[in-house]
Amino acid sequence: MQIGQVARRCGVSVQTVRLYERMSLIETAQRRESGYRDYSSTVIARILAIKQGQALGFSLREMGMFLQLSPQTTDQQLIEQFVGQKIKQIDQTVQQFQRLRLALEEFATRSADDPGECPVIYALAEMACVQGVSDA
Amino acid sequence: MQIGQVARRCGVSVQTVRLYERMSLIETAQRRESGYRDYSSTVIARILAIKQGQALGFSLREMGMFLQLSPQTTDQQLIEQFVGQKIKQIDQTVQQFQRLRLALEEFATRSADDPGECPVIYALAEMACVQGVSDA
DNA sequence: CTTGACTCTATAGCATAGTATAGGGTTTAT
DNA sequence: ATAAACCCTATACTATGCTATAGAGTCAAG
Repeated sequence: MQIGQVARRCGVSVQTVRLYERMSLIETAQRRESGYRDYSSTVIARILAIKQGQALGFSLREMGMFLQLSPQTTDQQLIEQFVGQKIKQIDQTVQQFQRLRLALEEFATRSADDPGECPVIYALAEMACVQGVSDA
Repeated sequence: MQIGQVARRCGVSVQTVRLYERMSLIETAQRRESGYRDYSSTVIARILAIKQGQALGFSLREMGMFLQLSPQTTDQQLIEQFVGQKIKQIDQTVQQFQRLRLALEEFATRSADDPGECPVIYALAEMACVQGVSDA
C-alpha cells in the first residue's frame, strides 16, 4: 500500500504517517525502487490503535511502549506488571469520570436560586486532593 | 493569599497561576499597593479542579468553559444541553476504557506461544472504527 | 509525451501548556 | 540597613503532535 492509501484509510494525513514511522510507532515501510513507501496492511490497525489510545489520553510515547509489548518478545512477568499497572490506572480514571458524571448531574438538576458551591468544581478539586496534592 | 501560597497549595508553579489568570481560568487577583497579587482562597479549588480536569483529558479551554457555567448566570436549558453532552462523552469514554481493560487482561493472561493478533491493538483499532473512521 | 495526481526530503511553522531567565521592586527578620 | 525570600513584567524557550511549504522526482492515463 502507498502512504496515501494508508493515510486515507486511517483518517490521518500522510505527514502523520511519516511522522509515526520516524518515531518508530509503526513499521519502517519497504521501499520501491522509486523510493516510495510500501506498507503492509497491518499498519492500519496500528495507526487506528494509536489514534484511539491518544483519544483516551495516552501520549504517542506511551502508545509506543504499549505497541512494543508482545508475548513473543517480552518477559511474561514484565507484561503482567505493565498491564497490572495500566489496569489500575484505568480503574482509577474510570472512577474519576464517574464521580465527575455524578457531579454534572447534580449540577444540571439544581435550580438557579440554589446558592451552594458548584459540585463540579468541588468534585474535581476533591479528586485532586485524594490524589495527594492536598496542601504540601 | 499571595501567589506563592496558592501555587504551593495547588502543587503548581507561580507561573502557572499567573498563566491561568491571564487565560481567565481563575479570578483576576486583587492587587496590593505593591502590585502583589492577593487571591481569595476559593481559587484553590478552582485550580485543583482545572488540574484534575486536565488529568481526565480536558484542555484548558474546555475547563474554562466548564468553570464559566453557573446556574446563577447561565440559561438552564443551555446547562442541561452542555451537561447532557458531557455525560454522553463520559459514558462513551468509560466504555472505551473498559474495553481496553478487557483487552489488556486478555493480553496478560495469554502465553508466549499464542501466535494470535494482539487484542490490545485490535480492541483499540476497533473502537476507532466504531467511532466512524473506518475506511473513508 | 505531457498532465495530474501521487511520492520524496527537508525545513519551518502552529497550538497547547507550560518552564526559564532577565532585570527589577517588596517585605520581613536580624 | 541589608540579606533572604518573596513578588512583578516581559520575553524567550521547551516538548508534543501535528500542519504547511518548497523543491524535487514518479507514475498512470490520454
